[in-house]
Amino acid sequence: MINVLLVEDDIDLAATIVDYLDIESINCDHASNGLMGLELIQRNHYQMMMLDINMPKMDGLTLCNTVREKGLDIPILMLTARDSLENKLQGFEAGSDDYLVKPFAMRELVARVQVLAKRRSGEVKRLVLGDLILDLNQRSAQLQQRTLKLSPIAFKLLEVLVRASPQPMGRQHIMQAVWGDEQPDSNSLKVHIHHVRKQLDASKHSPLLKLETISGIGFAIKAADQGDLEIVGNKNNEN
Amino acid sequence: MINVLLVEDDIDLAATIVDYLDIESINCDHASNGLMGLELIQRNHYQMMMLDINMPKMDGLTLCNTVREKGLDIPILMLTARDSLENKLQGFEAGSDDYLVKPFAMRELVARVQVLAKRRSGEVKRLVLGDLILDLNQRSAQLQQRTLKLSPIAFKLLEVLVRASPQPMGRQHIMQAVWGDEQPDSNSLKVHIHHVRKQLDASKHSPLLKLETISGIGFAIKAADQGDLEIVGNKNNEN
DNA sequence: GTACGGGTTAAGACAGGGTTAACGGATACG
DNA sequence: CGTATCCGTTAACCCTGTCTTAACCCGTAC
Repeated sequence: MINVLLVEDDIDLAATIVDYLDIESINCDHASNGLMGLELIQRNHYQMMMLDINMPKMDGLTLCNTVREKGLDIPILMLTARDSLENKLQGFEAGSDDYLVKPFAMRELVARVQVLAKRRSGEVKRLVLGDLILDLNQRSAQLQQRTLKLSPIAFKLLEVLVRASPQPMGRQHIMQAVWGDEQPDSNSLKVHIHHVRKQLDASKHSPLLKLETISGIGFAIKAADQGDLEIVGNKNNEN
Repeated sequence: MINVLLVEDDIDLAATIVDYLDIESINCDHASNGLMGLELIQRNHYQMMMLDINMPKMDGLTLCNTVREKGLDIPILMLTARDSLENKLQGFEAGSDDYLVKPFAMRELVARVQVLAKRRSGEVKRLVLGDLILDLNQRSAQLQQRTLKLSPIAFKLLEVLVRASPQPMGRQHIMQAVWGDEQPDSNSLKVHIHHVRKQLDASKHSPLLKLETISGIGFAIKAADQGDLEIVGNKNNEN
């Protein structure tokens, strides 16, 4: 189930969008101003978010900037009547991923929402991280030619973490992504993390993959060589 | 350096685009038909690709489909004069990530290219000061390729100081920024400053970074030669 | 000398993560 | 119909990392 957030002060338009997305099996939460949106995005896990620009309390551009400042790189679609080039560039400058001008066709909105949402958590059949291969169709995970033995929840958990890699995910976000709305009220997550770690450590010869704990935040899975690549890239790069 | 591919049969338009991207430090290879594009994409590595739809040999939609079938999930931007809704939906259906209608402003093209290229390649929000890199997304701090071991508070403290650099920050301001309203009533700040200093000094080979004490005022972190804070990230670097 | 600002260090409290085992529900199979 | 197995949740327990606190050090200014 795709889960997205709409931040829009026009209640009628918002209702229309929510309804339309619902038909397409996309669950859409709604906030009517920027502050409320910021609140929701930090508490829940969304695949992407849509932002109106003109809004009371906090406008869309500011919210977009704030979200990026906080280091969240959730895909963002700007949704506004301002169609000048400067406005668009401003939107991209603030860190948005797409820009749709009102009035727009609902079907185009749906298409763009799906694209943005699925890029990170979509229909890609194989996820590769270091020497770990996740085959989503077969629900199989292979680490250095060894097939890991993972329960359904453990597999989902690993999938979620690999998708976010190398970024850490907050506990709440992980819970939401794995269990949805009916979450266990205990330390179940800890146990499953433990199971996943045990499986990853089974092929001990792989210091390549680390499921790290970010204290006070959550967890992150990283391929060891990624960090090095980034630094190397940094030298030649960063124009 | 960003590396992208353009598949377009209109030679003049292609040349214009290549030139324009070059100015923005984006290297752009060019193929004049679908088959050639397929060839190139399989031999080289690109951060994203732009596809014209109307082309001889193999049209853009077919190429897009083919690429997806091969399991390549490189971001694709459709580039075409067909602006009807049906055409757009067809484009998204084929697996593209964005759709830009001709004629378009070059600056908008550049913005969208950068967005598509950077999202995949893990370009994220970073604070850079001298040879220190703070990755807010990963919550990691690297100094000369060594990853610093920082507790949550120590990380926040360092972040606050780096953001203020090279300006000094008063004790009260720091406390407010790190702890908010519930501040410890002891010399806790001193201790955390000490921890941060210890981590910075660990790679002693860096005389580049100094966490200075401004007596009676507070603290300031500075890069030895260049006091300037460089921000790299979602925002397009416009140097 | 002493008062003060800052630096260093260690101890203790505590939260949070890690580990393990047991229970109950579901499913498959005999 | 009963048994075995798997899986997820829960809770109890242990252990590590983190933060605060306080004591002590040093230099300098008065």
